[in-house]
Amino acid sequence: MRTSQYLLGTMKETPADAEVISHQLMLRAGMVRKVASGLYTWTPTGLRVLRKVEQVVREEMEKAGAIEVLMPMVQPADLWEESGRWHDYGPELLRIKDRHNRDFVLGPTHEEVISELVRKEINSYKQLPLNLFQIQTKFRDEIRPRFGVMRSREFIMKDAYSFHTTQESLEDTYKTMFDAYCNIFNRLGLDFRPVIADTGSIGGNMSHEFHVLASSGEDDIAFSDSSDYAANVELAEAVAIADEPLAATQAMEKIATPEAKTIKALVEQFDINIESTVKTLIVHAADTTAKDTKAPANAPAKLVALIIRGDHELNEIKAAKHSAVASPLVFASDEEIRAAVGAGPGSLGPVNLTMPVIIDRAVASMSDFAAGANEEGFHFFGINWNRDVALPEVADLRNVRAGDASPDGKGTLNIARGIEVGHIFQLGTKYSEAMKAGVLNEDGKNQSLIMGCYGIGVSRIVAAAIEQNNDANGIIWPTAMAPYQVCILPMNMHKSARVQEVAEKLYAELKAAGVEVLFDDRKERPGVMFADMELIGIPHTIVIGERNLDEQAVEYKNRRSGEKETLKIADVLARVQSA
RNA sequence: CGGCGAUUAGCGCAGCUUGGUAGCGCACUUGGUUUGGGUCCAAGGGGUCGCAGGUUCAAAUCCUGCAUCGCCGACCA
Repeated sequence: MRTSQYLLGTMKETPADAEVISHQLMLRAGMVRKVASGLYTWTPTGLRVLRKVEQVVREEMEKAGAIEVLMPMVQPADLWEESGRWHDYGPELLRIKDRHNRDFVLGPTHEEVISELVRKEINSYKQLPLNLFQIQTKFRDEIRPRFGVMRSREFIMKDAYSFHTTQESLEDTYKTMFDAYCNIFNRLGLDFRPVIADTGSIGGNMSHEFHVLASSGEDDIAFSDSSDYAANVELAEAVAIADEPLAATQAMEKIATPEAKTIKALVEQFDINIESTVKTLIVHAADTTAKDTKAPANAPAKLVALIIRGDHELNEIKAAKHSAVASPLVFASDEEIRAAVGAGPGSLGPVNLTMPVIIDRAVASMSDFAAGANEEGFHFFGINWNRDVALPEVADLRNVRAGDASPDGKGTLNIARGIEVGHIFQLGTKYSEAMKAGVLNEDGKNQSLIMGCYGIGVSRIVAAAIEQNNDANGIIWPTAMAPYQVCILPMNMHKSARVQEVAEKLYAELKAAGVEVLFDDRKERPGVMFADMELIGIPHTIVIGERNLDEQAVEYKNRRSGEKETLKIADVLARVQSA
């Protein structure tokens, strides 16, 4: 491609609304343009990269035995009513009507459509297992699209769905997909980690997310420093710090703490360790247990107290999963707390608290600790379980932190930010039962299909790769993703017939050899050309100038290493192909 | 959905407090100059100042409403 006939669209300045580096560089390098919030046009350079990712994904999926299909983006509401998600999905599902006033949705995912296909096409266990995938545009009406194509409303996803009659078969395919995903991300040159993930509302017994490690990621990943254990922090188990509390050494005493409304203030004013304090958080109780509470009759909502150590953070997902706690988690308001306890947040604690209490594992092993007295402006110091207050129910309620013991017993945890680029899970029969997708098994009996589902955020990978591969001059593409492998930069071509001749010849030679080459034939100054090609991130640059032509040589420059070497013109093709 | 902020040329911004009919840098066009890392000089083109009302002799500027975009939070497969 000649730049003079191309839509380059590079920019020197960064648009003000681009926050993360990948978004800034994608705009500056002329890869995408925003059409509306969360909606982007892929311009030529960006589209080439997107196609590269798609192709790697497609090849590895096929290698792993999956077969490609293409399902519609617009889907009839009937199918969603059948699965129950027409009502369950919420406002992220964009619902539209056609001219006949019939309901449709813009597909955020395709379980319904694929189940519908398979229940018609598959009648016998002999046709299984089957793994179908597509690379398709999805639409999720995100509340807050951000970071460019990293979290957009319309995006490209590879989704695959496998169908089985036995759990063993599902597990086989799941393992195959796990390996295929590792191959894909390795081929794309990404630094990634598979992590144990939430099976969530979808159920099933196994799920992994694949995260590209990057500081701009939206998820926190906990991983062991000495084993393969890795999990989303939302899920990572916080193991008990000690089995038994130390023996009590202090008597419990009530202290006036009128100025200590926060843990921080308490710690500073009374010179105590934050590890010897606890936080008491009041949340709404689940309806099923509400009848048993002793909350005052006039309290509108039944409440539960959750207690964690002063320096720990509540994990809201873990808390909401507890059977006594309302899901989703709802924090009690100031008024609710005062009505129930008689004191406000900042003076709460386990002693004399008249509501169910659940304490974190770390809290269970504390002794001589401080907590609010449930009386405005007072705290108890030197509290000990059993002696001063009965030990409440213990649960895992907190977020793990760097330095915590790994739940698998090997090593300690580190925490890193990750961008979720893939997610695989074993669905089970949730959709096949709802959608009545079954086959006759070997015994001649009808059986619901067991499903697996495997997603990759194709467009998100482009952004994630840039997050990991950039410098002050722009993008540094991994070879597999580069829009062009080589660029030819002729110095002052319009003044030198020799330079032009060599450039044209080299361009033709590389093209003929199947190398993706961008020939910068603009009448631009060298600095402009260098800057643009580095911004776009093309791995290999060939500089042609009078300087080297007497020796029949040109200069080669590597984008990633920055290393330069002088090459004979005849050796350029081999050099580029060997890289 | 709540809080905060923004909206002036393709991009980045100033002007608004104190009302007088719009400017800077980059980009673009033309001429010259320069030519191995975003040259320099000169001359140009381009804006219903987000939209709709209101106040005023006069509104980018003051007031009201709306829209869009963004940030924080909440939410979320």
